[in-house]
Amino acid sequence: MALAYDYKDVHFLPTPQRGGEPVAALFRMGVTMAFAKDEEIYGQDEDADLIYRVLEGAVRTTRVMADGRRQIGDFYLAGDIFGLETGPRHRFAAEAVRDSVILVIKSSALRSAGGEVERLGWEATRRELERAQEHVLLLGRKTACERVASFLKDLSDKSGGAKVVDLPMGRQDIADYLGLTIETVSRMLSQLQSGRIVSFCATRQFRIVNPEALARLVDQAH
Amino acid sequence: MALAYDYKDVHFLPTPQRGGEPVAALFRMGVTMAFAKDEEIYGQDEDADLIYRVLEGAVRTTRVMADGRRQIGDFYLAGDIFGLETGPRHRFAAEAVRDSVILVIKSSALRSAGGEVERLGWEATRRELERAQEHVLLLGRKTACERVASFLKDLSDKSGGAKVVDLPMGRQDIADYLGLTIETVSRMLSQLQSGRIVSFCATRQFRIVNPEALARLVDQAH
DNA sequence: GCGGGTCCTTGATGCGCATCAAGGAGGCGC
DNA sequence: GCGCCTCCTTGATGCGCATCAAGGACCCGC
Repeated sequence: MALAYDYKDVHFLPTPQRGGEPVAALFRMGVTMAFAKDEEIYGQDEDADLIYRVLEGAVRTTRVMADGRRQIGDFYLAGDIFGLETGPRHRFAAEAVRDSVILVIKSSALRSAGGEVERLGWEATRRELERAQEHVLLLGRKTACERVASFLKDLSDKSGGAKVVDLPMGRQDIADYLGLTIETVSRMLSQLQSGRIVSFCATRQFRIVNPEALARLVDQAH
Repeated sequence: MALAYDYKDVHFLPTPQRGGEPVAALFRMGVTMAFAKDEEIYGQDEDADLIYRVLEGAVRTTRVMADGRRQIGDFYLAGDIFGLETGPRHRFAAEAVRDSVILVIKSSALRSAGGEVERLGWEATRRELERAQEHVLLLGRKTACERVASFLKDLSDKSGGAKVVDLPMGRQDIADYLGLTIETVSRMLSQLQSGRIVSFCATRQFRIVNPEALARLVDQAH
């Protein structure tokens, strides 16, 4: 998990060669930046003229209410694109969940790049919207247990079917994503574990023991 | 509230002339359709190759879980565009909240129409995403009272500052949008009224009596 | 190893909203 | 008007999750 770059000194580096995937062209024009754990990548209400891609680490988008209540919009892991989730200004801030390396490009460059690239931006926005809609269903109509189960399954799916999945974020972040408290998240995790549905080998690493039972908790949604 | 068209007989009509606004070009190619109250416009998991615009009436997007729990994604009033909120398939169904007239066009036509029109589709998707994110904050971190207050203010803002705002939807729809029960919605409305913040002249018509107090309930969010 | 920090878990209690239940208001056909 | 339906409101009770509180696990520097 050690960083390849020290973010204090080396904020601007040549873009690594990552050709071959369809978004490659889009990101040839960017620069890489490193961010320390909990460092802000952009702020709430800042101009939204850049878009971002996680190269290493993990990112959360957050919105804080006047009295301190916090909601996390989404998490982004290596390969994910973020920052285009808004109009002219960001509605959520973005922060590094842990030390991370981020590729940054001007979205105006993207808009003027023409057909193919522009369509990729739209597609990414649609995926964001789809995730936000799943999130709405989760927050509006799922129980605490279902929310935590959905979260673990989602993370597992993202990890491409790895046996052992690790949680890049702490319990408080999970709670603020799921609209719960840290204590409830902890209790539900214990409950899922004692029900032999998942198993934690470490605080931030788990395996899915009973995929069917997990799916049953999640897929109450048609 | 009477419909100009009978949906049984006249599903396809020439597109009305609505030039002058920027989306006009986009919608010249569509056809209009009429839908009765509670009629389905498209279903959950159907192909998403059309996009829609409300000409008259109101529309809700809904998602129903296996055990009947229902979440409303959003409401759309006259002038609003909907149906592009997804990938290849719709994640939510769309239904007429009351008798409505809808303009329908092929989204493939939109995609191949080139630069300007395509950008409009992207912009609309971004607005959808922005609303979904507000919805996430509301569902994740707001109290019942704040949710209802936010809903009324949002509706009032949409009505372009009209003195008297009407609610096209029933209490159950509001509840399913706000992640509450119908009883709680009703109680919060009564509470807001007895607190002299809003005033209901009819079950489905209200005025904002104390805009500052309403804003205070809503804008706890920075 | 040891101290002190952060993060996490577990238990006890309370509150906000759901649930259960009943009655009121408005709309529509006749 | 009158009956009947659907929709809405209000009250009583209960439960799920929040809150309050304490202690345990892990990590890091030394």
